[in-house]
Amino acid sequence: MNRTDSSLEKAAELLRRKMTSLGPLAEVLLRDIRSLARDRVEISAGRPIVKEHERCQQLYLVESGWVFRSRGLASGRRQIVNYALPGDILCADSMLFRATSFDLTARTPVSVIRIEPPATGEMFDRFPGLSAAIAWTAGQEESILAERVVSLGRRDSLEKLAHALCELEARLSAIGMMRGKTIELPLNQEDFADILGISVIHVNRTFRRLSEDKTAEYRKGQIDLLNRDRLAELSAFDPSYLHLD
Amino acid sequence: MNRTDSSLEKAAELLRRKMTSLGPLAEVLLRDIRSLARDRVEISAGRPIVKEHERCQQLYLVESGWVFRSRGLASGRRQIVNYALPGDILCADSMLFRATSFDLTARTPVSVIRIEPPATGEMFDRFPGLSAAIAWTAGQEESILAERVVSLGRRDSLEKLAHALCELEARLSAIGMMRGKTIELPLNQEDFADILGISVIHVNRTFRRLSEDKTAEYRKGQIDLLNRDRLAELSAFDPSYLHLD
DNA sequence: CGTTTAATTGACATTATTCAACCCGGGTGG
DNA sequence: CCACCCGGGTTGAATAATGTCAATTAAACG
Repeated sequence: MNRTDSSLEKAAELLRRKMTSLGPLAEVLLRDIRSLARDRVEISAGRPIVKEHERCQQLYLVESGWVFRSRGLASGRRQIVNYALPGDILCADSMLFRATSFDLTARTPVSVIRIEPPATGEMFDRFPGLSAAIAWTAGQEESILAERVVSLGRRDSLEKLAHALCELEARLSAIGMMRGKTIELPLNQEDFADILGISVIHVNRTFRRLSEDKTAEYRKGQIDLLNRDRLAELSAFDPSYLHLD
Repeated sequence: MNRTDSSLEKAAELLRRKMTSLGPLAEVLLRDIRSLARDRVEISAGRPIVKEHERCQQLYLVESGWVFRSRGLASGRRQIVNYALPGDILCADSMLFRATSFDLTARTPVSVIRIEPPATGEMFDRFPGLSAAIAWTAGQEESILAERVVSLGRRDSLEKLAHALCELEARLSAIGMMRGKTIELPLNQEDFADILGISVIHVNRTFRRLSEDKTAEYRKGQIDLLNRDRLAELSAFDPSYLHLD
C-alpha cells in the first residue's frame, strides 16, 4: 500500500469529513482504514463491480469515478437506485448480509481502494471506527433513498429533475467536485431517466422546460445551473437529508 | 424494567431472529439491550412519535403496533417511506445524525421499549451488539428502500400493489403475524396510495383488478391472498432483499 | 466522409389524476 | 326506532401527465 498512500489519504479524508457528527470516532476510523487498506483496484467504464445475488467479499472505498447501484428488470427496464462518488464506501452491506440484491456498475473508469474486511464479529469488537463508518454509510444511504422514494412517489417530472440536480450539486460540492455553477457529470439522458423513473424522451422534454425557464441547461457531460434558487424552489429542496455538516 | 421484562424479551427475540447472519453477535446484542432497556412507552393511534427536523434523543424497540415513516409535502401530498413493525428499531439514525428528515407516526396504538442511548463514541466502543443492530437495521432498511425505489420508478400500479402485498406477507410472516392466507392490517386505501405513490382512486381500481383476477381481495382491515404465486409472479417478487433468510 | 451514438421532435396511445357523485355500514342523538 | 352524519369505499367521465413509436438532427470519431 505504499504507492497508493496519498490517494488513500485523500479518499479517507473525504469520508471522514462527511462523518463529522461522529466526532472523535472519525479519527479512529482513519486508523482502522489505514490498518486494513490493501491494494488499489482499477475498473474500466461500463464494467460490473458486483452483480445482483452475488456475495461481495470485499469492502471498497471509492477513490475516483462514478458508480451506479441499479436493478435491471425482466422487461428490460432499469432503475438506478443510487450513485456512489469518491469518498463513498461500496459493499458496506457485505459486512451485514449474505448477498446484495442490486448491481454495482462503474459508469466511468473507477479506482477503488480495497479494504480487507474483518470477520463481522471481529469488526464490531475491534474496529469501532470502521463499524461506525459502515453504520453511518448505511444510514446516510438510507436517508438518501428515503428522499428518492418521496421524489419518485410524489413529485412530478419537473420537480424530480430539479431535486436531482440540487442533490447532485450538494453531493459534488461536499467533495470538492463543483467548479462554479457547472456540474460536470458522466450521465446521459438515459441515465437520468433511470434515476428519475421516467422515460428518456420525457427527460428531454423536462430539460427543455428548465432551459426555457433559464433555470438549468443540459449539455453533453455537463449541466449549467443558471438559477440555483429557482431550482431549489421548484423542488422544495432541503439538503438536511444528506447529513453533510 | 421489571414489569415489562417478558415483553422486552419477546421484542428483542424478534430483532435477534432477523439478525441471524450476524452469528454470535446476536447474543451480544441481547446482553446490550437488556442492560440499556428502560421503560415502556405507549403511544396512541395517530400520534406523532418524532417530527421532521426534530432531534430524536431516544432509541426505541417496537413491541407492538404499526409505525409509519413518512414525509408530508407542502402541496398536501404525503409519501409513506416505510412502515415499522414489532421487532423493528426506531430512531436508529439518532445515533448517527443530528436530526431526522422524516416523520414517525403511530398508525395504531403502539408500545415501544425505550433504550437508553449511549453517547455515539461509547456505543461503538462498548456496545458492539447494539452497534451491529443499528448498522444491520440501517442496512436492511436501506435495502427495503432501494426495492421501493425500483417499485416506484419502474413498476406500474398493478405490479406496485402486488409487490407491496408480497412484502407485507413476508415481513409479517417473519414475526409471526400471519394467520393463514389473510393479512390483517390497519391500512386503508389512502395509506396504500401513499405507500405506492399513486392516487386513492387508482388504488381502488387496482385492487378491483386483483379481485377480478381472483388474486387478492381487499376488505376493511384485512386482505385475503387468494393466489400467492400469481401475486409473486405479477411483480417478479424476490424476497432476498429483505434479508430474512 | 460514413458510421455510430445520443439528443430532439411530433403524433399518438396509455396510464393515472382529478372532480363529482353515490354508496354503505356504524355510530349518535332525537 | 329512525334520521342523520361521517369516514371509507366505489364508480364514471373529463383531463392531464407520461409513455411509445417513428423519424430527424447533431455531434463525435475513426
